[in-house]
Amino acid sequence: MPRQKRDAVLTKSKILTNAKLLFSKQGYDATTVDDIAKNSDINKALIYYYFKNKSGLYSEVMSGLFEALYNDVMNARRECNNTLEELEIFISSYSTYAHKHPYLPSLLLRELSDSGAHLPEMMFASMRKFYSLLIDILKKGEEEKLFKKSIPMVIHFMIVGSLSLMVTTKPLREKAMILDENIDTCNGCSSDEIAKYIFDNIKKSLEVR
Amino acid sequence: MPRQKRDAVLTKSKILTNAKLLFSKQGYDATTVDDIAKNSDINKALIYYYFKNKSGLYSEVMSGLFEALYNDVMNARRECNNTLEELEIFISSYSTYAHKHPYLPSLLLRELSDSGAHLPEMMFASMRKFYSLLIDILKKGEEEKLFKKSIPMVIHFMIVGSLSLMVTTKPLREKAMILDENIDTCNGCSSDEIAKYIFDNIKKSLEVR
Amino acid sequence: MPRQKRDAVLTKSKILTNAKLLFSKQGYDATTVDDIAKNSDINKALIYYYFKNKSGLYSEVMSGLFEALYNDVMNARRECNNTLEELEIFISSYSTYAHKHPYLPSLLLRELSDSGAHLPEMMFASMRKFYSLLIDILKKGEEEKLFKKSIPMVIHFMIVGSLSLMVTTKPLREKAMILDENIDTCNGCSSDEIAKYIFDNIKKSLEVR
Amino acid sequence: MPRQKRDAVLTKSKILTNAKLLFSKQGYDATTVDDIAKNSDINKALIYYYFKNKSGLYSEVMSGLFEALYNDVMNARRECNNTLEELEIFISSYSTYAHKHPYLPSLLLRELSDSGAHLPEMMFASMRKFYSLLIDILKKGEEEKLFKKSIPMVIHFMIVGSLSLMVTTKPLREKAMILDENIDTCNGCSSDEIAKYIFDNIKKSLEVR
DNA sequence: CATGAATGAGAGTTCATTCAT
DNA sequence: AATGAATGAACTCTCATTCAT
Repeated sequence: MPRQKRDAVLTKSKILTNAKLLFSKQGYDATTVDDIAKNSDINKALIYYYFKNKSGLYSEVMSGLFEALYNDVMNARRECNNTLEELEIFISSYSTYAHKHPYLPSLLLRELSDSGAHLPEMMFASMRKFYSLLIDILKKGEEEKLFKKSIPMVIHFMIVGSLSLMVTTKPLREKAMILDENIDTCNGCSSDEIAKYIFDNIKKSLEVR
Repeated sequence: MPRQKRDAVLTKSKILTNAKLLFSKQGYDATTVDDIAKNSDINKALIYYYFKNKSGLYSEVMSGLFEALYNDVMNARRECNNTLEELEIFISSYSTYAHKHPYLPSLLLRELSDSGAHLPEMMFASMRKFYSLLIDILKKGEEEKLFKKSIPMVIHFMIVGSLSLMVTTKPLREKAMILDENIDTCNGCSSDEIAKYIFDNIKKSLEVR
Repeated sequence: MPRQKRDAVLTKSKILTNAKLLFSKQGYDATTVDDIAKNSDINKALIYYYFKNKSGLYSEVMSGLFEALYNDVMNARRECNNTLEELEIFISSYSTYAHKHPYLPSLLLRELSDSGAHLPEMMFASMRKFYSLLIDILKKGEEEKLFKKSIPMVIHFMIVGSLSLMVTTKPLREKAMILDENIDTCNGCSSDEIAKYIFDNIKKSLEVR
Repeated sequence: MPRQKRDAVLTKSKILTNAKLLFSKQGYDATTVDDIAKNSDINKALIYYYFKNKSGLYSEVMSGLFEALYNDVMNARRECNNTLEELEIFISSYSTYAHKHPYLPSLLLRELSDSGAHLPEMMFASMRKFYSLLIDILKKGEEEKLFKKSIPMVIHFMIVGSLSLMVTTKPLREKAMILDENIDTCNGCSSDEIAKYIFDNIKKSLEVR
């Protein structure tokens, strides 16, 4: 497998990787196409050769992330025996994914915080698809008299919001703790702990007692 | 002489008001100093006369927002009779404030999504102060054997995250509903309903049964 | 009259002058905003401060030229005693103007040769206004049984086309003569001669004999 | 082997055809090499394989056009019985050619409007050759006491200018008519009508009465 | 206190052209 | 003969910021 000088696949993935990194670190506007090109060690025009434009590149980055997340959740779900477990898996898969690819929560929060200003249709669809998963689980639980009637959108945001914030604020929370020892920012918490704790809370909220 | 002074105050506040509005509606990057000047009906250079620069103006806007929020919560808290009520008030005050000033949640999520890269110290302090309020309530509840031991940071993000997302995603949720009727995005929910629902959920999570 | 450093009127006219020059010499596309800025000895951004954009600048340049031409013709026309004279004046005014401001014929031909691709509405109106003048003259001549029925558009192009081409091709015609002495390119013809000759020809075409 | 050769010829002509089309429709600057490649259904680099560069391609296109025009006129001329007819044929051939290949007048005016800045020698020669035809006719007519002494260059431009402008401004004239019904732009005139009318006018200008 | 004029740096994008295969 | 990948230079336009009055 001779790694050629001109390897389209490699080049394109280099661009995507660096774009993902920079977009999530600095946001859409603050990231320049020049930045991405320089980091990828390629000519700027190549980006326009492979992608329609900056927003097209962004779109592909985001869709890629959501697609992978969706697949992760779906795969994990296959091994579930009951609805409660499905809920747990939903939460823990997102947590695992978000910790492994911290770009996602960052980009997600950013995008949601300005009402999807840069949100291309494709990505919008991915997000809806992911949310549908939770709706399914909640509905199933209701039908099984396991969960009481809930507001899925809020549940979704309680889960995704808290997990995402825990990931993106990690450095900030460390800093806060240094400044004031009395403030507990759950600094040492592991991703599993957090996911478990959130699941427990959500379970209590939903359970028919 | 006193006239000029009064004008100055007025001008400065006009700038701050419009900056707040535009920053929240469009985000930091997408808002230009020209925009703010035009909306404030003043000359662009004046902004540099009153504020160090764009990011200085942004800081002042943010600090003002957090200060007001903090005051709102503190005022409401005074009329509480017990800890549970305090928790309810904490949640509902934030909700009310966030719905009334939708810039705050938007700015908050944005800042938190990149670990507060642009977060000025002043603002950082305001946020910590606000979080301390919740820590107090939770601790008090624990001591009263009302609440079980919790992870305050996560509780905080479950509350603030979900409320903030509900506010910032409003247009997005409407759009999603139009595209796919089967997806319930809690489109018609009132701010009070949402706050109440979140409080109920958090209560169930914390309660010692 | 102290010539100030920051004289808006002067700056704007400097820009317009240089734009006129460059647009006519190189055409719209080949002329860069940088060129104009450099030639005008000002910062590029100033052009966008005074004009909406490149095409807006172009528009103002063209309108200015046509407006001046129109005024010239109208003024000269006032001293006419009869329709034939009016026709003569129409031709000679255009000739004079075109020789004095060689940008006009050049820009005109260029614009007409690509069906007004860059032709903004305003300029389009100016051209129509100018053409209306000829229509008037021809109609009047017809009513006076002086001219026979004609096709004004063609007459217009015979006049304006030939005059414009004589102006814009001057260097080319010189070159052609040097290369081949046997080819007469009317090299030494004065602008008055040319105008007179064209008038004579058109007159013969129109006259009722 | 012969197959390849045939392909090469075909490919080259495909490029030339599409280049001609696009250059005339959009002008030199607005036409990209990419455009030409895409329309010709070949790889962009091939254009550089067959032609020196964009401007070289342009030259070849132009020369081809003039050569064909020249041949058309020469062929038509063969069937003429007298000088007046020759003049008529000169005009009508150009008209026919220009209407059939509307790129020619467009390119011609463009080139002449900036004194042939990009005009390659080859094309320059073609133009001179074409003009020589008219000179011949006029001289012959003079010798036959049919025409009076004229200024051939101006006659040439009256003919070629008006015809070319009638062709290139067709869309523009339609638009003008829609905007203002009172302005007659000879919208419905056929190419033959126009040629005939111009011939009549020129005849009157030249005739010895 | 307030303004219009001016600037420099840089952003996104396009395009003619060349390289490697 | 033909192609996809790659490049560099340039172009239009924007914007935070400062100057002169």
